[in-house]
Amino acid sequence: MKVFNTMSGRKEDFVPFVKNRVGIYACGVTVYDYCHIGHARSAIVFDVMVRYLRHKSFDVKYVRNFTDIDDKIIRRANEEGSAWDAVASKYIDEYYRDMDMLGIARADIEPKATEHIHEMINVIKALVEKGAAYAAAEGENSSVYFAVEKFGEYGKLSKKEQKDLLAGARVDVDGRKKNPMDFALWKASKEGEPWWESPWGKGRPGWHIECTAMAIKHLGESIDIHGGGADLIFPHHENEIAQSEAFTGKPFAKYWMHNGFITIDKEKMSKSLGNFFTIRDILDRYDAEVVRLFVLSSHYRNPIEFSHEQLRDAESSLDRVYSTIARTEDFLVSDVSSKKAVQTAEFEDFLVKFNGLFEEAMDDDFNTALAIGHMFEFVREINKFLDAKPHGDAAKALAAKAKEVMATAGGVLNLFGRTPLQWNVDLLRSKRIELSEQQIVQKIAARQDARQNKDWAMADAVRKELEEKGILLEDKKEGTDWKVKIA
RNA sequence: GGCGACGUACCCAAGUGGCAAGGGAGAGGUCUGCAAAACCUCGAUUCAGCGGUUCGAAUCCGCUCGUCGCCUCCA
Repeated sequence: MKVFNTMSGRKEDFVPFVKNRVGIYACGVTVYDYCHIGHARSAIVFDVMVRYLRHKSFDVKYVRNFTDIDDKIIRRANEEGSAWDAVASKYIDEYYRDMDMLGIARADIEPKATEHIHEMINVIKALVEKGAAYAAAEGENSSVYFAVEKFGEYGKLSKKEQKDLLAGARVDVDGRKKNPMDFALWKASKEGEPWWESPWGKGRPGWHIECTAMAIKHLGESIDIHGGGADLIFPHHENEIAQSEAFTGKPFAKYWMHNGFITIDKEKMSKSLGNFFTIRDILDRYDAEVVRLFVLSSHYRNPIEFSHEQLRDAESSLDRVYSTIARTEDFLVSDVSSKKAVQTAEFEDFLVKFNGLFEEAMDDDFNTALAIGHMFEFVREINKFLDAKPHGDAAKALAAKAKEVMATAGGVLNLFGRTPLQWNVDLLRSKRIELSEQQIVQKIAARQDARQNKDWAMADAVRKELEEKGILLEDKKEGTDWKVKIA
């Protein structure tokens, strides 16, 4: 396997510290608001990495944190007139609601910053003792800052020189810092803010220190993969490296992996620009699996331009897959015992080849876009095979095998896992179709009577009526199926 | 200003040295009571532009143009 390492700027062979075991830490979210589609991308991408590593029989321990104490949470609480921890708790619940819908599995450990204050204080204390950090009095309490110039490799992840950072000088001018680049490990508590007791008086942790403390606690001093959105490279991950490596003297992470942004009109989606769509906004109009397919159809490091057109394309693609699964299922329950078998060699060959193609794509830095491309080739091969009207038990066994292979690959991406009927029933909701499954089935039955009497005008009228409401009918030998019209 | 990424068909998107995957949209055909779905066929002599390296380049190097990101909280 190869993975792209932000540290080296290249794809590298993936060799974990301990054979067959992978520790992975992905930075989660600060829980002060609803998540947007960009957060969804990051969560989906790391979810798929973990699923694939497990598929490859790695013993994976996946940690994804919640930042549940921070300036933005406090500000939000003040705006809402609620307690800071109530805000955090509320948005953790909302996070789970969104991510569950998107089919993102829970991490093995989901630590919260506020549950690791003690660990953070220990790291900060050690850093002060080593001279890598210093306390600065702020009223009766003190803040603690990391002294960046004490860490010679500062900037190695983001490829920034300390002098260039200083030249930029967009950093806060803060008299208490010895160097403008220094960052807070511990913040002295201000009036009305939440606080914890510490060797420096009442205060609360800085942002970066939580990941150092929690990653080390749950995954050890050197972790295999550390990831998050590309916007975390600087300063967050750079600061984590400085703290962690100054603390342990060991490399903090072997592979740094960062996902690209979702853009709107080519600009990064962000709260400050106001150009974001929340996950729930999107899920109100599109099936969650459509969003997953949309995200995974591009390589995780590339930017994705968000648009409704793209989501609709993804919806059409997904519908194609479910249509094929439906055909396969029809075939499996049909009576094909008689007649001679058709030529199946070509399809068998593809079936044998497919897993290799899929894994080759995923082994190459989790190339889900290519892997999905192979899955669509697979779909076409299945359709071709079924179009040839195969007969016999061997053909059925092959179709069953195909379904299984497809389901296994789909499981890695957590795609294509529903029944075709469920896909269509769920579309009734996301497309706001004013018909229930039951009503549709009744209409089909009425039309079937008309068809039996060769009353084509009546049959066509029913079909037209349903189509106007967004339902397409497909007449087959065994009966008539319905599906939701995509467009 | 510093650092970095990207520019592939109508849209999206793989491909990083050996005849340009895949999806969506479109055109024609087969099948069908008519449809739908599916399948078949068609669609970039070409990969932003210009030079260079090479037997061979979308792929490597250089320059130009364009777009974006990070340098401040950010997935």
